Amino acid sequence: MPELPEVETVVRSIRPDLVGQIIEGVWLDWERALKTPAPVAFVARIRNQTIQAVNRRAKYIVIELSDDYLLLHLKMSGRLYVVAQDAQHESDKWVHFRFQLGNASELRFSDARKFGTVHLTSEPETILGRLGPEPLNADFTLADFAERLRQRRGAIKPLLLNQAFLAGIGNIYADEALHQAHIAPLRTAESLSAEETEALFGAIRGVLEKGIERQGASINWYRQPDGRSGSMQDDFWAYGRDGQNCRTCGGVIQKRVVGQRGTHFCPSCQK
DNA sequence: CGGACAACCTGGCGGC
DNA sequence: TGCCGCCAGGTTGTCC
Repeated sequence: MPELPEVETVVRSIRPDLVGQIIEGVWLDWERALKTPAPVAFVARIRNQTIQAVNRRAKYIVIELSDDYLLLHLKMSGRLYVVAQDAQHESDKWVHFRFQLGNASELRFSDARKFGTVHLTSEPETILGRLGPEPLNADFTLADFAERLRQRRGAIKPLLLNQAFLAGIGNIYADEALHQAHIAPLRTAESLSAEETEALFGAIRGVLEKGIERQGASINWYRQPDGRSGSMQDDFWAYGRDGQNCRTCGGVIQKRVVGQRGTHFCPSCQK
């Protein structure tokens, strides 16, 4: 589900409800999502810590506490939102974590497929340290991108999905960026010309920024914390459009498996 | 390093 | 309607 724009949307939405709040208690019913520490220690340790900041790194939601960092990953179907503690619980049967806050509200982590993860650690870099650069950061330049590409071989699409190469891109935005840059998903990294590299760099930023503007893409599970859908799905040019006419050249969008992922592209204008 | 595949889970959808 | 197989926005570990 959530890629960089969706996670960024979630973070921006819940931040004002969380910063400054004290975590008074935690309820959970899916221990396997908790990667560290063990449940008993987790509950004891997080209790009474104050939320200092809420940020995003790649697809992780990074909640800075008084003494630790709470890292949440939504994976395919995770949702995160803040509601009153007495708000209807039955309307969402996939809530697996509830963080009770000092003002009678609570942060809920809902996850139908149970792929999501939770870490509580004083050393977030042990988890975040292997991630590649943030594509939207101003200090990540075209030269940086070109240099990183130069060190790689293999198909470009799986490379864009590799979080150690670039952080935050997922299947939708990889397909959209490659389409906008007119690059076929099976092209190898080393085959990209300087012009293509620049086009891809700009396309990655363009689609991610558009995704944030549109508050994410709601296809299946993703919703904004307030329950509304994002609208990026109304601006897809490649993803999910197999069989339809290409909005760029009028050709027919194809779908194939590349790197074990469904991949949508236009054979006539992505070369 | 790169590619292929299995695992982790559940729900939604198309087909029969 | 009911059942079945397939697909899904992600990541990680294993094997070649």
